[in-house]
Amino acid sequence: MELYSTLSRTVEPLETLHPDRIYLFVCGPTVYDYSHLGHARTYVVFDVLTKYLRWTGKEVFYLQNITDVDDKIINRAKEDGISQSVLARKFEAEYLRDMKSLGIDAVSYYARATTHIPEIIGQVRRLIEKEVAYVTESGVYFNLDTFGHNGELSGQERAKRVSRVSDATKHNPLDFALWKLGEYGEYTWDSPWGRGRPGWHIEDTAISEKYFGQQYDIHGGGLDLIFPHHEAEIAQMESLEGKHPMVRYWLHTGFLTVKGEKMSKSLGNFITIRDALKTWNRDVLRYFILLSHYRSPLQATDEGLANTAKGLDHIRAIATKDKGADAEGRRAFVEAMESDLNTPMALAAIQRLAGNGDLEALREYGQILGINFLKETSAPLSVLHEIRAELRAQKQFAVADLIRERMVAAGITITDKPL
RNA sequence: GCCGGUGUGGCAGAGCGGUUAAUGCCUUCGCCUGCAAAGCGGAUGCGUGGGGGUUCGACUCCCUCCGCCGGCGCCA
Repeated sequence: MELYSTLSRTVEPLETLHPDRIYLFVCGPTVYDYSHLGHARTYVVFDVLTKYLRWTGKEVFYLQNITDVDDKIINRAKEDGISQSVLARKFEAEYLRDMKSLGIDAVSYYARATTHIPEIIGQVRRLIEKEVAYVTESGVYFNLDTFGHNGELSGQERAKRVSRVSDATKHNPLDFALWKLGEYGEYTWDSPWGRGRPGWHIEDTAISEKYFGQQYDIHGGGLDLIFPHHEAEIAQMESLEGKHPMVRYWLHTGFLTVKGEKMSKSLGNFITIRDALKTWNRDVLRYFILLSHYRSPLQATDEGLANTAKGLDHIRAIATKDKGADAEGRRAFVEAMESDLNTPMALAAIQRLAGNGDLEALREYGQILGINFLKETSAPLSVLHEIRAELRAQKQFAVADLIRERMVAAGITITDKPL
């Protein structure tokens, strides 16, 4: 398989550190609110990547962190008048529920920041011992001057950067926090430097080091995490162990856009996953997401989703008779997936497979993509269809058409046979 | 300002240094149908942002300009 890595800005063959075993880390959510379709995109993509790799026989350890200690959580908990842990546990559960409704189930292990405090403190301590971090009265900071590879991932030269986070005690305004001293309520821990809480970036490296070691294969996340978050992770981990690169394949998903703008909490233009699921089912949402390449921006519109739903119906409508294996279609699907997870191309292959009646492939590939391409029938629906058929046979068209009208309005597809 | 990305038909969105530029939706005609829908068959849609360059040949590679989007130290 070939994957595009942000680190090299090129598509490279996937060569893993261990044969047949892949370590994949994806930045998880900060659990202070409901997740939206932009998040859904990223997690669907990595769900599909993992399922595809497993389908090819690889063992994938897919690790995802849950950021449950953070400014946003502290502030939201204060606003809502509840404790940080109650808020975090609630939205962690909501997140997992959303993931489940989207059919995202490839993650091997979810790791909370708050259950890895000893590992985090351990890393901070080691970074201080390595003399790449220093302690001030406000916290512990990473000294970016000590790290030669800085800026490698984002292409940003540090001399040209401007820091927005000001803290007079930092040696350099660009240095970032590893440990923040102070009392932050419930989520405050004792450390060798005093009571406080972790900085943002340190949880990921503490968690990934614990489960994967100092070096691993793939790190994924949204495009917006490249800088500074992923740069900081690299600085922390590589300074600690000297292994370079910490991660060879950095995969970043493009934004879901609304009227050309990034879908985000701050712009208020977001649709939560559960709201979207009120109108569109998970097959449609996944199909919609996979219809574009994961690195391209994707326009979210009602029209687009409606078209997607029709397209999916079309596949189901034509994939009825099993005509055996379509070797060419199967090859096209696999080739597309091998080529930097080109799901739009893979879905074009799915169209062919449906047209050519390779139902087995549709079932198998549908599991990789998490989409059911085959028509489902349920008992209640079959009964209704039977009643309509009988009415039509008796030429009771008025009643038959009324039933049809109502069924279509309810989003149920009906296919009549000639009388 | 700096860095990164992106610009393909009515819409969404792929690909490729060289036959008619995927696929789906949309539009339209026919078949089918009790009528529709679905399906099947056909048709149409001034389409590769502008300008240079490399090349026998560029949508594809290079340069440049323009537009749009994002990041710039706690956004997937």
